Amino acid sequence: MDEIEKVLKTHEVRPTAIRLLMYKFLKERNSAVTLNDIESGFDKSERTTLYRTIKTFEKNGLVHQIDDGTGVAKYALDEPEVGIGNSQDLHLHFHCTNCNETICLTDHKIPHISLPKGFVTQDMNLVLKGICDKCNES
Amino acid sequence: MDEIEKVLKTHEVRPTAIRLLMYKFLKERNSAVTLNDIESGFDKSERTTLYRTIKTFEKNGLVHQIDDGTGVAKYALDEPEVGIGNSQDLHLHFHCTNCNETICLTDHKIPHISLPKGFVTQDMNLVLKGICDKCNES
DNA sequence: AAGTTAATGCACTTAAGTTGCATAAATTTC
DNA sequence: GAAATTTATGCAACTTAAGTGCATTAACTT
Repeated sequence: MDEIEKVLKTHEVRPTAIRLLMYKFLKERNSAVTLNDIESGFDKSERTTLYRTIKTFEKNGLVHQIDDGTGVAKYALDEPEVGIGNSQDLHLHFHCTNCNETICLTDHKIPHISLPKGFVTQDMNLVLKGICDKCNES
Repeated sequence: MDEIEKVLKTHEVRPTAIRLLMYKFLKERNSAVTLNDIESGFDKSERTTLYRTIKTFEKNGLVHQIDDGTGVAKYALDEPEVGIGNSQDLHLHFHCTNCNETICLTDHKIPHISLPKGFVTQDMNLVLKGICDKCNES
């Protein structure tokens, strides 16, 4: 059985043709993609289907949504989980204002923040904005 | 001359009736507001005008836009500036997933993050999500 | 007060996200 | 393996927020 097929099944996502293709598509990218990016990558298939597919991926822990401040949702593959939990969400993202790409900095965790009494944190989103390495060298 | 009128003039915003009202409206709130919130707060005046007004405020350094991940832009008054610079942007925000309010934690600055070579940071956005103090006590 | 510049109101457009429903495909049950 | 059931897909349509063009009105300048 295909490697990707296994990954999907592990996450209880039935491996249909489109899902396999989308997973491969996401895997080939090293930056986060919008629904439009995905749509452009597939001649076939329909916006709604792609939308629901990515949402299924998200719900089942295959991708995470990134909100980089551009106003458009982006998605990137989760790292293969070591354990259970949402440590996935706690890495930070870098958004390049030049090329508009957003990447996961998976080994940069968000530092702990102590809040005033009464506040309970469940999730965090940290986006750094600036110029990425590629845009700086060219 | 009115206090608010002075503030607007200092930021080169002509103090029209609507602008004075909107500034007062923002000042009375201690959480960030959406354009819809503003619209509901004013019987009169038109969506577009309110939109352009808040954008003018933003451009002239009276408010800052907050992207809390709900997909709707929110705005909050800037703190009175101590000096020049964008230290304004570097505080963090707390979004309560229960009451949907977003507040500025102005005295909580975003800690410094060291990035890989080639990356230059110009701006940051950190949003913590969870339950706020009000929702926790009730 | 006349002229100029900026703000406002109205209509319309765009873009992303989202839902309903019929059809098609895949899985389960017999 | 065929029928029944569940799930996925495709199409159309809707919702919401954001944004633009342009004529009118208000504010400021001289």
